[in-house]
Amino acid sequence: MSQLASVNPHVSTDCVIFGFSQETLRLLLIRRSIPNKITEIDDIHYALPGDLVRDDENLDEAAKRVLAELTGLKGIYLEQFQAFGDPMRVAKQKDRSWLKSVRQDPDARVITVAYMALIDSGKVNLHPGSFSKEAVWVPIHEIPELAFDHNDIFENALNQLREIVQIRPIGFELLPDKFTMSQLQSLYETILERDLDKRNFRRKMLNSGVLIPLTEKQIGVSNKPARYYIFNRELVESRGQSIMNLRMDGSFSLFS
Amino acid sequence: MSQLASVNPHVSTDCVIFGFSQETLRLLLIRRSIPNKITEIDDIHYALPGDLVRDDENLDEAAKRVLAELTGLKGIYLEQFQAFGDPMRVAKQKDRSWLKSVRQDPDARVITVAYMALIDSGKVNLHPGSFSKEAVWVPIHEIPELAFDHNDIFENALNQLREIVQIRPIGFELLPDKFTMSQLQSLYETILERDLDKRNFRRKMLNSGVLIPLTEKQIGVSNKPARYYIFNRELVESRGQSIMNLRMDGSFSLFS
DNA sequence: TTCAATTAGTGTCAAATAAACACTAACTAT
DNA sequence: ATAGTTAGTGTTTATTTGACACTAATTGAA
Repeated sequence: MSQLASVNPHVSTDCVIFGFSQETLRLLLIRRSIPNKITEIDDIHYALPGDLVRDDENLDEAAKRVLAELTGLKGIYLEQFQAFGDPMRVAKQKDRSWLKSVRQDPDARVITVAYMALIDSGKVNLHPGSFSKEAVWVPIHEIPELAFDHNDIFENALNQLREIVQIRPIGFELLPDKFTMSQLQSLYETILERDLDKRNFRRKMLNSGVLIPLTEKQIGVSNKPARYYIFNRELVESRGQSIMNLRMDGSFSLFS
Repeated sequence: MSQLASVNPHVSTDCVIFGFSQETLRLLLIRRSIPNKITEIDDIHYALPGDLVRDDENLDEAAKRVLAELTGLKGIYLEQFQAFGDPMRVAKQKDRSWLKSVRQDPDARVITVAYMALIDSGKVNLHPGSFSKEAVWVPIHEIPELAFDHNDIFENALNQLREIVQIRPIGFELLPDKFTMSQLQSLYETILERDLDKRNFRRKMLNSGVLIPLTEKQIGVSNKPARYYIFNRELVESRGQSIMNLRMDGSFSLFS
């Protein structure tokens, strides 16, 4: 029973993995060097991490596997957000030659199920370069041309992220376990690309109940040390994936 | 070039088609009679409408095709909402025997991309029974056991619908072009399964700007005739798929 | 040891929105 | 004429939002 026999050549998952460091939202991309016989200079090729789905795993498991292989981490925030299946999505010449080098069935039409992952980039230890293939964090405003329709997938993920951070309490997933209110605000400002009022932000976050304040404070900073908070995961999970929202009590209502 | 050669045996779309009639939210299901050699009574088999994706169409097109073949309608509201790919999703015995009778490759693992459609059920003219296969509107609280993982898909769609009607102005898609405020309210009450305050509902809808009042009123009703409204599609589309929301001016904001 | 620099942390007021609530208007059928 | 039915309308109160500026705590440099 070969490994290759157990994958579905028509379905893949790709992961749009967001991280946050140095006040910048970043994407974890795969960078490949591909020998080019004509120029004799390697082509550099960026892509979203992804893989074909195996016959014995479901879509979520496939995405988790991709994520775990790349980062060594489990249990990180992962959400399916869209399937992409344009017939021409694997038709670019550059992509085709790469496919021929790695796929048993390089001409197969491949539908991909895209996932969004949010990750504390400080937790990631990038296995540096299993030769010709390495993972790099790239600021979202410096994303190069990617393989296949991955630029399109990324744009969709980013839009989705901007909507859902306003609806569900997921910003935390991008921060360390302990974080300060200012870090959280800075994260939101980065994602939404606009300034937020400090006092209103704090009030809203605290009243929403999703933050648990610690007594611990920053040490060694050359200014007033900030209090640390942790994310109230139980509360949020007990609400289901209910809408974190606009109402101070965490409820949501369009109508009375 | 055969028809069969041009489908992807590993990817399908299924459509969760919602309609609204007689104050009830309904689903459009396929009902098949399958001869049972043992009992000699046909097995009845319900399923979401769906089909394999063809090699020359993208996922949206496949879903539109399924919808058009079933209802004769084009341009109806359709939204991809989730891909389902559990390895065991096509493994039930009952489903397998059906697959064997219609699929070239009945053992293929099939991932399905599920779509949600919202439709004015009054516009649908169900092509009555191309023998052994017919479409029926079933109230959402009377959904029988469905094929494959279709019950699961339906539940997901219903939850999704309940969330998005509160965020985006899509209720209209389930009503005739012209509708009264009471019809609209009744629709929302049905979807959300709770009563809404009439005056607050009207105020909110009118202030949101998504309704255009007509001078035309009901005729022939034995009570005060209600004014008709139409949906301001241009306004909503010009806002992008922006969040219809909580704010009277149609804007949305979690933070100041 | 003082002070300059830096970031943390706090409260109030006005404007907007939400929620609760009951009666009159217009039509048909009897 | 009237009974029955659904449409349509405003006000008041409570809650939430948004705008806004100063003091507190720490480090590092003078």
